[in-house]
Amino acid sequence: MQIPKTYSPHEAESRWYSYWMEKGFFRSLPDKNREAYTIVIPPPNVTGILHMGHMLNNTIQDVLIRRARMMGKNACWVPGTDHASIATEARVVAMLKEKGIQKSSLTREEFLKYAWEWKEKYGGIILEQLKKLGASCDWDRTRFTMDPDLSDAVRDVFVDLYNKGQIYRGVRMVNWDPDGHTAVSDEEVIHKEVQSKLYYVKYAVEGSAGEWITVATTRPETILGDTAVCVNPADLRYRHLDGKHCIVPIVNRSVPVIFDSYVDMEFGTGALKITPAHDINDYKLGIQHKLDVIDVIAPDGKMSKQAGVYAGDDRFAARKRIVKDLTAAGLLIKEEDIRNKVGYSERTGAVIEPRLSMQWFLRMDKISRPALENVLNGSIKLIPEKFINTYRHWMENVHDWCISRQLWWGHRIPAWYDERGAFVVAGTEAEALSLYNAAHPSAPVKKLRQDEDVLDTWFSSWLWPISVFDGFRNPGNPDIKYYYPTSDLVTAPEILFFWVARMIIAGYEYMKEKPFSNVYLTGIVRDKQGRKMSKSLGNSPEALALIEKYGADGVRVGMLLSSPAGNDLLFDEALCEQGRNFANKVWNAFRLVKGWTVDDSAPAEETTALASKWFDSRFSQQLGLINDHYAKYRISEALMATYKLVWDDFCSWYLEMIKPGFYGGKQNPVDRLTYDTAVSFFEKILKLLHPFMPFVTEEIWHLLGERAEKDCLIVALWPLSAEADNVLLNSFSEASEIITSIRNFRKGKNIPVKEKLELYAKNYRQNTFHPLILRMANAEIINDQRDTNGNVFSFLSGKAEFFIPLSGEVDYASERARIEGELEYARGFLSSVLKKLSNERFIAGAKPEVIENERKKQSDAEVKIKALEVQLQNLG
RNA sequence: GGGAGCUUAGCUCAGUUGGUUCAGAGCAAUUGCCUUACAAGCAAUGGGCCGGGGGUUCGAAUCCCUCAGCUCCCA
Repeated sequence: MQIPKTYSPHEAESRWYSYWMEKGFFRSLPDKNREAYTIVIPPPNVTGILHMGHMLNNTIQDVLIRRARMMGKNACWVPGTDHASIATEARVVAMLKEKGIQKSSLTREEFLKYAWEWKEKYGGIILEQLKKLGASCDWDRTRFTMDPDLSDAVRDVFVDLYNKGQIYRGVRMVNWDPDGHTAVSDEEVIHKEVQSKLYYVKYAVEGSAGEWITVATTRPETILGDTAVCVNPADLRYRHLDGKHCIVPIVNRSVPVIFDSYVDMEFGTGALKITPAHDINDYKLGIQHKLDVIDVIAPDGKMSKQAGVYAGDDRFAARKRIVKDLTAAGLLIKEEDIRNKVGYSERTGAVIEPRLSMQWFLRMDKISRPALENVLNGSIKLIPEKFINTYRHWMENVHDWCISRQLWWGHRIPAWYDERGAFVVAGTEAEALSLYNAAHPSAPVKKLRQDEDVLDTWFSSWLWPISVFDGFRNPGNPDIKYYYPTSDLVTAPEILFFWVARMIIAGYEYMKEKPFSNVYLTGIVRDKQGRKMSKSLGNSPEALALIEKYGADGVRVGMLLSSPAGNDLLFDEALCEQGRNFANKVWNAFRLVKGWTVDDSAPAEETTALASKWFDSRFSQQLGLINDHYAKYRISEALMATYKLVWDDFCSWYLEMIKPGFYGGKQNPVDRLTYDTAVSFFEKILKLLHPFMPFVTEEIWHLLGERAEKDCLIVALWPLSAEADNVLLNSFSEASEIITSIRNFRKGKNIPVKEKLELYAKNYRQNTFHPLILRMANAEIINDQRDTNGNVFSFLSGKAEFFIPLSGEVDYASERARIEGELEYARGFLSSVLKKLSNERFIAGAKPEVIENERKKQSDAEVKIKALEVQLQNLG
């Protein structure tokens, strides 16, 4: 059989993915005899496509789930998607617009029909893309946040929380997204620092002709809604204005001058215009000082009727126009450049307009308490721990959650109104009617109107770990009992509050139990310059194109190579290339082993037996390390340790040591024991590699030997830990040091590898791996106590000194320089050790083993110095 | 304005309880090699005042203070 020199992933990937699916290896059902290991996927936006963040996030989940499966656990990874109200509705609106259809011309039902069509058409794409990445989700459990059962859960939870008095309705200042035409929560506002202008505007003081008070503002268009001017009571400049009024420019409205210590005397002129309808702080002052509220900006971001002649202007156009008018009226004193923070909508990118409106809120103070406590007491672990501080800070200052959205796509709020606006909250219209009529026996009605708004998408995804197992409609069912609480959650820190905190809240509220034990927070994938990847920057590689180019295994390794938990990943395609090269390396190791012929009658060689003994111990040692990395969720370190074990130890050392030589132009056969041992080691390293590189490893697993139908690597058992022989491992590192020194010598002297070297050794206690040294260095070692002189190259390893007679010209100068350099270092080292040892306070203060260690360092250094001095003398 | 974190080799990062298993890894670089598994490779080599300054200690990348720069979160 001709095995290709390079591994080509495409065919193997689709073949093995469907084989795994066919055999049901991803499927999980409750099984009392096995421990459950469960992950619920952070549901991606149903209309989204796979991006780098998803790849990182889902690769980590797949690594965890595959390893858990190999550890013999009942691994269950629940996939699904999220309906993403604002984003999806915006896209449907845009799609309709292209067809020449205005959303406003459609009824709710007509619009939703289009939206569902859109969802059916594009909704499955991202999940299909996850399959390309190798994600071993239990696809039979795929859920969508708007599935009927999940929707029922959302509705029931709303009704329940309302009945418990946790949900209320009220007029509040909300973050209004004028493009999305909806309120958004505090968490959905991104504050960015931008270059703005600060305008200084004169307001006439009423009743004292010629007197002005100057206010500074970044938002002159809101002047039209001003209902006061506020100064600090401690500000002497304005104290005489107590009880006075001033005239708002343009609208010529008389408003009071009020005093409040909220005003920063240093900022601008120390006089602040107050617009309670359009600024959260002004709103609060307005309540305290009982100010009028004049709303001059409409929901679409255009000036409202109250804005008079500016009505209908876009708010930013109105700003320009007002500045022009103020200038014309001689009321604008100056413009100043400043940097200030402006809020943008996370979903549409529009500048957020603080706006008063009637919304639904969830009280957060009480309900969030267990969620805070159980993270602080370690019942739920955040990885890395640094996020606990952030989490605590947020939870301790949590605001009520605005849960209503002025959209159609989503879960419609189960509140029902009569014609005058009185309402009841109930799961169905029938229940609502009976509730209403019971409450209003004197005036029963037959029809109620349901709230037009839908709930925040997070109000459904916060129930995800419970609702995917049908824990609301069907509490105590076998799935929820078996899989809840889930094990690990893998997500981005950006949604720690949006989602993670709220899932924890919902978990304690409805299950009296945490939703998951560990939260692994990944970093954000950035480009090489550290910029966040985004469509607008065009700096994000196309995920599927990467898989096409480097193979899924290569990309997975590339994503993980440099992504410690919580640290941002500066993505570079070179990492995927490294991953691809690694897959190819493993492939070629397979080619080597597969190419051997086995001779059952051949005796085992001493060298190969030694090599196996070493690798066995090395493997145990490294397996311990790798298991420890996993236990600490140090995934990229687990990968790196595996990478080095495979590449350096298995390929570069072990396989090179047992590789049969050539004889008469033909490769020698290997003996049965060596071959079988090599194959069993190979199987073990494939197991360690599998979570990272599922495809190439499964492929090799099957090519390495005949396998039964269900004997697949994906369900093979993780190797058992074993004790490593440290004495043996130390001997080997000595041996490898000697080999390296000899190779180095060869290189310096241009002696070909094929030419056998004779070298002499003094004080060399034969190393356990002596025969391997001879083989790997292609050398003969002769014990020789004679004093070396003149034409030798020599090096030290431990206490042993090796020297090689030189036939040609010796570069005495460079040899001398090398030895002198070493000597200098060793003497410096010795003197620092002696300094410590002669320090009485060190002897008194340090632990005995530390002192002992220093003594050993001293004697080692002394031996080394002496040997170097002799070498130097011998050079003449 | 409030809070959190970061700064170690050219790049990306490890570095637990202060002490040669403390200055490490991978990549990149340099130098030889197309050596019958692999040039997507092999063998070797060179890179660091551990951001600056001060302190505690017998001893500091590690603990404390301070300054500088960067990042994130919240308002």
